[in-house]
Order: sequence, then C-alpha cells, then structure tokens
Amino acid sequence: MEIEKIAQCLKALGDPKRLLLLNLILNGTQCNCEFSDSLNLQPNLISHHLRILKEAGLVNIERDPRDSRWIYYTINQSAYKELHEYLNNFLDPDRIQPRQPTCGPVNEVMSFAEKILPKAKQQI
Amino acid sequence: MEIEKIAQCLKALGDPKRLLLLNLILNGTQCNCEFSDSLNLQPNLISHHLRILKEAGLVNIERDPRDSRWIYYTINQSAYKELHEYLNNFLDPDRIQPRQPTCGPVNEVMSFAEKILPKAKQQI
DNA sequence: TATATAATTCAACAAACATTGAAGTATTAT
DNA sequence: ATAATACTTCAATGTTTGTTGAATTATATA
Repeated sequence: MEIEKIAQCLKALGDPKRLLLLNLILNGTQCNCEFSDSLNLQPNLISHHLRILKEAGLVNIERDPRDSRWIYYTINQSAYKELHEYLNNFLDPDRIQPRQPTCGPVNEVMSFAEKILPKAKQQI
Repeated sequence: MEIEKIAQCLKALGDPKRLLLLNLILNGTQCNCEFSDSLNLQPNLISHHLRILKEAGLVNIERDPRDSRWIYYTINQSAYKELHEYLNNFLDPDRIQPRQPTCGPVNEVMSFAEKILPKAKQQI
C-alpha cells in the first residue's frame, strides 16, 4: 500500500462525522436513511461523506436486488484489513527511536567525542 | 480519547508529507533543516506541517539548551501510544458485523418472517 | 556592533472541503 | 399515468488548507 493511499484513507477518516458513519457501517447499519436518522444529517450530506469513504476504498456500494432504490454500504474487508495492519505497524510505539543528531550543537559535541574520545562515545 | 481528538490526529496524519515527516521523527531525525533536506521542502513549509502534528498532540517541541536557535521535535509517546491502541481496536476487522437490516425491502421480508414464521426466522 | 544562522510568522492566493437547498435519477406503489 | 420513495447530483456559499515568498524573532558568531 502506497503512502498516498494511506494518507487518503487517513484523510477520509479524519472527520468526526465520517468516523461515526464508518462505525455505524461496522455495526451493520447500512441505509442512507438510517445514517441520516442516527447522525441527524441530511441525506445528501450523508451521500457526500459516504462517497469520500468509498473513494478511499474503505466501503463498498451495493444496490438491493429486490428494490434498487435502496443502496447498501458495506466495509471493504480487504482494504480495511490492509489499512489496519499497515497502521498497526506504522504507529507501533516500539518504532520510536531516540534522537540521532546529525546536525546542531549536540552533534558538534558528538563529533568532538568522535575525534577525541572514541571509546567514551561508545558508552553514550 | 474523544472522537474529535481521534479525528484531529487522523486528519493530521492524512497527508503524505506529514506521514513522511512523522516517519523521520520516529527514526530519530529532528531538526527543521534535516526535514527540509530529506523531503525537499522549504523550511517554512516544514514548520507549517510540524505545527499541525504538534497541535494534534502527536509531537513535542524542545529547544536546544546549548543553542536555542535549534528546535527539536520528538514523538509525544503517551499520545502516540493512546492513538495506536485506539486505532488498533477501532480498525479491528473482527468488529465488522454482517448487515442488520432495520429498514428496506430485506427488512420487510424479515418482518414477514417475524409474524408468520417466528421459528423459521430464528434459523436465519 | 554587525552579520550569520535556525526557525517561525505573516500576507496572499488558489485549490479543496463541508454544508445547504434545489433539482435530478431510478424505481416502486397507487 | 401519477405520486411517492431512496438516494444522488448539481449549484452556490463560506471556510479551511497547502503553498509561496517576504518579513520577523531569537540566538550565536566575527
């Protein structure tokens, strides 16, 4: 998954209403009308936010075979799993490295240590 | 962590350049000048994006005690861990529920089953 | 004191975004 | 055929955002 795609997903999720919307879909809610009632938003605004989630690839769209006026949104499971795994790795706190100065005053001290006190530096 | 705060963090991360920036901080890089070199962006633009990450609470700012012209950005570990855990739960694919129709044509069938075939419905 | 350095802040702009109300599409019900 | 339903798309609005270049702050150096 490319970084632009990850950013697009995160941007799509970076809105409280869309987070609530996605949460409803996760819970099994699906119709625009239900979203509209739950979130107290106009149907066209729901459509707008759903499209952003869809364009990010997080949700699928499906029309009811009996009455195609009804549209059901579902989680795109593969994309969802991929995002989950990517973020779980990316945001892993174990990845946090201590500062590795390559410039600035601290680095000059390090350079000094490198020249004058090579063994002391190894202990730092 | 409130949903608005989560959304703010996700929004802050919803930009390729800020993802790269955060990745550099995670790896131990810190000075504006280094970010500027790595990402090929002007220092003031780096400042802009760093501020958005800071305002989301994801990074800390610290001035060099020897030469306070230099500013070091570091990961806000507690906020980072909290976000990691929250998203790991929120985006967990196991949370995905099957559709639970409460309206639409499918629901009418369910209502029919509820009235006429209560035992058959339990098998669905 | 004057100059250089590291980074931020300001002003300005076009592009993108959320929101609203109205119109449109496709389908079903009467 | 007409009306109702479920939802989308369009047009218009004000707001926010990313980007640029210039000005500014704060500190260190010559």
